[in-house]
Amino acid sequence: MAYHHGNLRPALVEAATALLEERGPLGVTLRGAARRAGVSQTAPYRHFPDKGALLAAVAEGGFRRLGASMRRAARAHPADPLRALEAMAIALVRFAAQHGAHYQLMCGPAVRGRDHPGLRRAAVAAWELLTTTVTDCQRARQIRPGDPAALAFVLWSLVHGLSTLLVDEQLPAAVRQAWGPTELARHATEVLLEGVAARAAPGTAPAPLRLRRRRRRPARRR
Amino acid sequence: MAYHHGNLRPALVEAATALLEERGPLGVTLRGAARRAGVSQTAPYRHFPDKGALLAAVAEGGFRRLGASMRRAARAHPADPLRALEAMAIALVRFAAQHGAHYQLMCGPAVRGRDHPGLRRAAVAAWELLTTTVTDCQRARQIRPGDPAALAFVLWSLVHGLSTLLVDEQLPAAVRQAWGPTELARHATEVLLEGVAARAAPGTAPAPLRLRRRRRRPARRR
DNA sequence: CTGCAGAAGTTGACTGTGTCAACATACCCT
DNA sequence: AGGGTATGTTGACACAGTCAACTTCTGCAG
Repeated sequence: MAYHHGNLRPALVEAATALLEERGPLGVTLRGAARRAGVSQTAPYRHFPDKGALLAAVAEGGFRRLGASMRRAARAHPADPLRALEAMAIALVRFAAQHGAHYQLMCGPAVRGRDHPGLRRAAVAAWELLTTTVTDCQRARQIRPGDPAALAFVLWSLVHGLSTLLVDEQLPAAVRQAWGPTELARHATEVLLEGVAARAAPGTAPAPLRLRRRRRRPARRR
Repeated sequence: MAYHHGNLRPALVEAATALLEERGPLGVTLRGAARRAGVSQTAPYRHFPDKGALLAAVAEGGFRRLGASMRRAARAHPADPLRALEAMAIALVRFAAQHGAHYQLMCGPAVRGRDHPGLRRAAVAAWELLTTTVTDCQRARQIRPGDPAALAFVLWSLVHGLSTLLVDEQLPAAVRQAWGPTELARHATEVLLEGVAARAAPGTAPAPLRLRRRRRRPARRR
């Protein structure tokens, strides 16, 4: 073992990420990450000014992975921006459901994005993915005209809210057990698309509001 | 000063709440609350099994206040369930914006509702407020028919997501500075109501998507 | 009125955490 | 070859949550 680790910074981020996934947001500790990287308690301070900076790096990695997921989902529908938008929304909710602790860290109070430009950039990039796709939909006349930011932030709020409710297990048990993240996300975007108001002309009303039951019930993790 | 405080439990909840509002969710500490209540470090253990239980009590108080706000808002529109629903949504977002730290605690990972029946009840009560009002709207033919829970959870996701984005300062600066919580909430519910899809018949399309600028810019708190 | 059992509060200690100051070592460039 | 600097280490401090053992008060049975 060399005195110098040689690659400590990424190793610490990786260790902290592992800790995050194993023990949740409160289980991430500077000393723990250092131990896991086989290095002494204060070694991290050569690479991060404080614990928050390490957490920010972890969160930034999460945003990058999230952005990649969303981009991949959108690429599956190159000719149909609306489908692409839906796919991105679903990808986000699935990401949150799958990496709950990571999502909590990314959005929680532990990291103030303001103080970490890299994190800020990664988060903004994800946001802009949504906004530009909304603009594409407007150009394709699939979404009504208007300030795209004013529309995108509603969609963003919706999927983000759904994600946090899922992660924090705050949805009613009946809802949570009946449908999986994918169904919930698809349903939510469809509702947002068609609106919730009762229509005067019943002929133009959307299909009756109904969710398909999920096929499998995934194991709950502690 | 009596040896016995006489009223410690509520005093501790109050002290922790004050700490929460002054120093944020990470600034709440068992010892700090005890100090503030003029009592020794371990006195809280006579009333709460651990720190989480104290936090849960604080969060429960938050849910109760939130519920009261929403009920008050709804009462202003006894004859119009849809307006009542909108008022409740606005009340929730305003509550979150005004008591950011409290909202974070209520929804964050620090308290697992599962372990605290009282907290669980208070949260469910707020949720049911929304659901029943959705049902009222359906009865009044203001909202399209369908499983009310499947509609309510979308609305819930939307306002909750908007609230957390506001609290965590994750909305784009342009959005955040141009509009206040009330305008954002009103806008979001209107968009959800009318939907986002481009309508085939332009005559029935809703008013052009536009937000009114806010009148005053409230001071930002650290 | 008198005790006394138990509720309510205190002291002291243990472990674990974030962080700092002072010191040690290895790498790199001249 | 040698010094400067980036990188790690040791030791220490304050503060956090929590436990065990002790003290004080309160209410109630006799």
